[in-house]
Amino acid sequence: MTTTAGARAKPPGRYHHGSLRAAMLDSTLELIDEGGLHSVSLRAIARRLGVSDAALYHHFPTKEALVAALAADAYRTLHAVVEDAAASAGPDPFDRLDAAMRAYVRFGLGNRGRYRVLFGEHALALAGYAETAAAGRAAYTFFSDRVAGCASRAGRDPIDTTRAGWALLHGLVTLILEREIRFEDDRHTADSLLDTAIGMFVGDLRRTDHGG
Amino acid sequence: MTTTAGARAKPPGRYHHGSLRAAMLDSTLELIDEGGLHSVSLRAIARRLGVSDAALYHHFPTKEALVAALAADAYRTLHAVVEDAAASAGPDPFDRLDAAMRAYVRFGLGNRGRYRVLFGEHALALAGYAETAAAGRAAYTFFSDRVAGCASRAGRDPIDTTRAGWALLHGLVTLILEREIRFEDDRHTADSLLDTAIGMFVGDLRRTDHGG
DNA sequence: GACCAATCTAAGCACTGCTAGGATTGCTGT
DNA sequence: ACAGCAATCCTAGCAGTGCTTAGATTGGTC
Repeated sequence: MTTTAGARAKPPGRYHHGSLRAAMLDSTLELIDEGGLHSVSLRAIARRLGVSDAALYHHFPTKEALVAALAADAYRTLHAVVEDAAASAGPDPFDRLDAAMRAYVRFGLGNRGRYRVLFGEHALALAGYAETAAAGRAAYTFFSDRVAGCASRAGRDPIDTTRAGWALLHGLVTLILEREIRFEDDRHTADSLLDTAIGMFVGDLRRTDHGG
Repeated sequence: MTTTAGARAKPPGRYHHGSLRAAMLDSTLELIDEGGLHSVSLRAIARRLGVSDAALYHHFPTKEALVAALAADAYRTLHAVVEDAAASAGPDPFDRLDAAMRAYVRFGLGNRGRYRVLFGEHALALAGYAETAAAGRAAYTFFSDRVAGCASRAGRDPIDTTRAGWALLHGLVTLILEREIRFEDDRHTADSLLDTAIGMFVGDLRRTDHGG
């Protein structure tokens, strides 16, 4: 949460905005939350902040760079959230994996804009930004280690198992966020779906646990 | 595959293109294959086809409508592909589900543009097009029935199990297509990943099969 | 208090989706 | 054969976009 709080329109008298950079990040996130990344325009951000659009280019050289900065921040938050969940889940590695996976999905569902930034169509382009890529690798490595610990004890290939688990989580988040999966009756909720999906995955690993 | 084959630039002498509608669909797909949907511009399509951009609007009222038509086609192809795979997998419902799931992923990996159209950021907007929505529902219903048959025999909730299975497949396809998952050594390939991921899912259902 | 770098603005380029209004063409009925 | 008409296409133009250039304003530093 690098940004300062709040709304950030420049007072009419002032020439300098004061915290344009932070305000840009805030506004971008709000616009992505609402209509996806293609509904973010730098000019719209400039209008909302009471600033000329050229001013924005003194803080980010390009729209892509703006998004990349947002993504680095989002990766760090995701990483922290998942790490905390795993840490407070007790010593059993399967319990920790279960908690980490649920935290991942919870982060995605509660941070639509951030998740879209991380894994939308342009994510490939963001790989070119060193800071963003490093934050992404760190988060992935943490998750990968959680899975690999369980996979090895279950006699499974750690890489493919990690990828399968990630795919499951990513599919859940994106399908729910983009309303491909809608929860319309109270017998089938996000929680019941997570119980089923993550339960199958972790349960399968736990069941074949050889202890080593 | 509604479109006629091939390249479709209008001969310089002619006033009428002849099959502009089909050529538009072809070109759109190619452009999405390369750079995602945001790199598709009607004007670029018009230039490539040797036609004024206004001509395009006599065939599709809007860029979104173009994409929706493409999506309806893609849904039908996906449905057919999955149905064929299930049908030729023998009588066992678990085998049929396994084959259907693999066919789904294979379709996605082999049809990057089509898959992006179906499940990209704008997919929500496509729900407003009756033909597209109907084709999508039909495909989902087929898959859902395949899963539900296995889930009920395994004593699992069919809706949540279907959703979990779909999420797994969708996650696999999108992460691979967008290069979040890259295959760099020959011990870990798309096939080995599918064996692990789909094997866990179907295997878990099969293992708890109560026969009813 | 002078200077300098950071910050902001105004004007403009090339691009986009989309809309009018008018031109060209090929199919239809007589 | 040919007139008429609907389908198809084009030119011109609107408002919006990302981004650049050149110049104005300001706050911090010596």
